[in-house]
Amino acid sequence: MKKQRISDAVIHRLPRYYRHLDDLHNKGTVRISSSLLGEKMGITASQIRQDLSCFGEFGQQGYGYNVAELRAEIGHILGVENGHRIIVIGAGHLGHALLQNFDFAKVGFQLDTAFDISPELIGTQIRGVTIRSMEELDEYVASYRPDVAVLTVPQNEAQPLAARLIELGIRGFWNFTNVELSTEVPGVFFEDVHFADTLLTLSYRISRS
Amino acid sequence: MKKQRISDAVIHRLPRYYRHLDDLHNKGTVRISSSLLGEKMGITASQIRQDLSCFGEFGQQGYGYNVAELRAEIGHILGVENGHRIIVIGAGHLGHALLQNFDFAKVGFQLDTAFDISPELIGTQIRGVTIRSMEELDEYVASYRPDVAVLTVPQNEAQPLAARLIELGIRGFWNFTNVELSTEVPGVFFEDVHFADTLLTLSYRISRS
DNA sequence: TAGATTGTTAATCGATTAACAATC
DNA sequence: TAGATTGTTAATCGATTAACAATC
Repeated sequence: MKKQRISDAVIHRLPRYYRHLDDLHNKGTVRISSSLLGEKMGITASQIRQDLSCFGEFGQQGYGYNVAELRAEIGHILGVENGHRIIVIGAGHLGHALLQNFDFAKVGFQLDTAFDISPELIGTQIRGVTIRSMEELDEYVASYRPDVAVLTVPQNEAQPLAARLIELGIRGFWNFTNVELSTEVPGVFFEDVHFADTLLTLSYRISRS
Repeated sequence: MKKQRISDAVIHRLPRYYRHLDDLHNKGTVRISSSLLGEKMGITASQIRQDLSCFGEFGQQGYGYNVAELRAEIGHILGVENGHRIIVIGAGHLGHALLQNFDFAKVGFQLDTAFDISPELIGTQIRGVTIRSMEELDEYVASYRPDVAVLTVPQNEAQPLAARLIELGIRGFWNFTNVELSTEVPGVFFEDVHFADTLLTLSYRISRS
C-alpha cells in the first residue's frame, strides 16, 4: 500500500465501486475478480487494483475479492459509518423530491430536519422529517451541529446562506443551486450538482454523432 | 487549431465555460482574458487556451476574448442552437421538480411533453407541459421523434424502457434512476445523474479533514 | 500441485502547464 | 509604438495500463 495523496480521479471512482459492489452484493455474488468487476464497470482490472492499493490490500491472490468485505471496506473509506448528520434547506419541488425519494440512510447520512420559508410547509412532515421555519435555522444548527446542508434554495440566496452556515459550523454542502460556492474557510467542502452541465454534455454528444 | 479527438476532460469543461461566460455576460462584462477567466474558474489560463484551441481561434492577441462571442461559440459547440427536443418520462416528485424548475430552453432544449402512469396526473399540465399516459408513449415518440428522454421512473423500469425508446429512435438519455444504462446501438448516449455519488464524495472529504 | 489473481513496479500514454513567437 | 495576450509547440507531470513475481 502506497501512502500518498489520493487523486480526484480515484476519489470520484470510489462511489462507483461502492455502487457496483452493493449491486453485486444484493444479487448474492460472493466473490469477484478485478477483471470481472472491470468488465462490469467498463474500466481495466489494472485500474481497479491500482485504485484499491491506495487504501490497503483487500484481495487475495488466486481468489479475488470478497464482495461483502470489499463493499464494507470502501464504505468505510467513504465514511458511510460515520453517521454524518444532514439538513435540507429549501423544501420546494426539488427539496421535496429529495426528502421524499432520496435514501440518505443508504449512503450513511442521518437526515435530521428540513427548513423552508413557506408558512404552509412549516410544521408539516415529509417521510417523518419535520419542516421548520428558516427563523429557527441558526439556533438549530448551533445546538444540533449537523455536518452537511443540502441547498435547494433560490440561486441568489445560496452564497450568503452558505457563508452563514459555515460560520455556524457546517462543513459540507450538497449544492443544487446553479452557482459555484466557495469559501476561504479550510475544511469546508462543496459538491455542486449542476444539472445543466450534464444535459449540455448530452447535447454536445448527440450534436456530433 | 488542432484537429483531433476531443478528450472527455475537455468535453466536461465546456458546460462550465459556458456557464461562467453566461454569468459574465449577464453581468455586462464585455471582454475577458484567459488568465482572468481561469482565476474565476480555478483553472490555468493555459488550460483554457489549450481547450479552446481544439475548436478554433476565438480570441485576439493583446485583447483576450469577447464574452458574448465566446459564449455563443461554446454554445454552438455544445449544440444549444440545435433545438433538440426532449420529453420527460415519470412525473413523480423528481420529474415534477424538473418540469417545474429546470430551464430546458436555457440549454437549448425544447421540452415537448411528459408521461406518467398515474391517472390523476394524466391530462394535467405543469408550466404548460401536458402530462400524457404512458400508453401513448410509443405512438408519440414514433411520430414526433424527440431526441432525448429524461428518465425519472422507478429503477427497475429504466433499462427496459430505455431499450424500448432506443428502438423508437431516441438518441440521448438524461437518466436520473440509479442504474447505469447501456446499449449496443451506436450513436446513443447516456448521462447518468447519480445523486448518491456526489454525496458520497462529500462524505469522503468531510470524513478525513 | 496447477491455475488464478493479487499488489506493485515499470512503461506508456495523455493531459496539464510552461514558454514564447506572433500580433493585435 | 509598447504592453498585453493570444495560439501553439515543447516540457512536465500525473494517471492509466502492462507486466510479473508472489502466493493463495
